[in-house]
Amino acid sequence: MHNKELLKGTLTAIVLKLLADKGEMYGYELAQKVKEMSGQKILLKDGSLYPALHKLSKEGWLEFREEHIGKRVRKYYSLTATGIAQEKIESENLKEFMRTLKDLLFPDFTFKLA
Amino acid sequence: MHNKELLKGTLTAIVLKLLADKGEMYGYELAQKVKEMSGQKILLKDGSLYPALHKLSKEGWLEFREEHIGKRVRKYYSLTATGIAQEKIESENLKEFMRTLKDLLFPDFTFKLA
DNA sequence: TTCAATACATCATAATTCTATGTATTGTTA
DNA sequence: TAACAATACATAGAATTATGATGTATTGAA
Repeated sequence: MHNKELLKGTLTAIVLKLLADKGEMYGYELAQKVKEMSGQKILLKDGSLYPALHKLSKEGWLEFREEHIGKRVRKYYSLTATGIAQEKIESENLKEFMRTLKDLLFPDFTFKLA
Repeated sequence: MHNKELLKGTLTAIVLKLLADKGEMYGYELAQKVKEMSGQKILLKDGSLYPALHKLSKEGWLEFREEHIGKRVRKYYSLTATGIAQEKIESENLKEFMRTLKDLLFPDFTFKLA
């Protein structure tokens, strides 16, 4: 991102949402998916993503299983029950924030969030 | 805001945009306006706003004149020429970010930013 | 065989807003 | 008229969070 600060507070919502949609994903896959879906605009760094995944796991929102691909290890993360609830909260929160920001700064634009 | 972190990186854009619209405003007025326009959701604190105004002035984007209301002092801030240019950059930046986030997380919603 | 990509990880740093604290004036209301 | 809320500015330290730098190791392509 151009302005790195804008991303702050959104990473949790992004991870939870993608996992809610995909069921389970591993770290590297998540970073690639975000990159692809954002048109190469959001480039999650290792130094951001892995600590975030650990933190969300510690919160009890994620769990993971390890898969061994040859000699390489993948950690597939998925939402726990608490995580599913949290995903809804975070998504609604972010939507609300975007609505508010839109009203404040871009009132003339169409911006419908159900 | 519920999630304070979400606001990060948006404060500069907010201040520049309001000044672009209003011509000139003083600090306290800015905070009130943001509060009102956001439906009491974004509550800028003194500790955020005044340092931000100083920083933006130092960047050369704002200038101010002092007005004495009785014994009280008000600093009316306005955009410099550089500030006017910067406002456009910051606004477009934020719009672009919101578009990206929308594509990533809420692709089903209508979200038109010209 | 060299390099890019895959796949994980941690630590120190930077950036930004908030909390806490401070000073002082003005308007309201009990 | 006394107390309190609102107005109006300010700064220093704390908290949060993503990044940069760095590290290890495997796999596939040129």
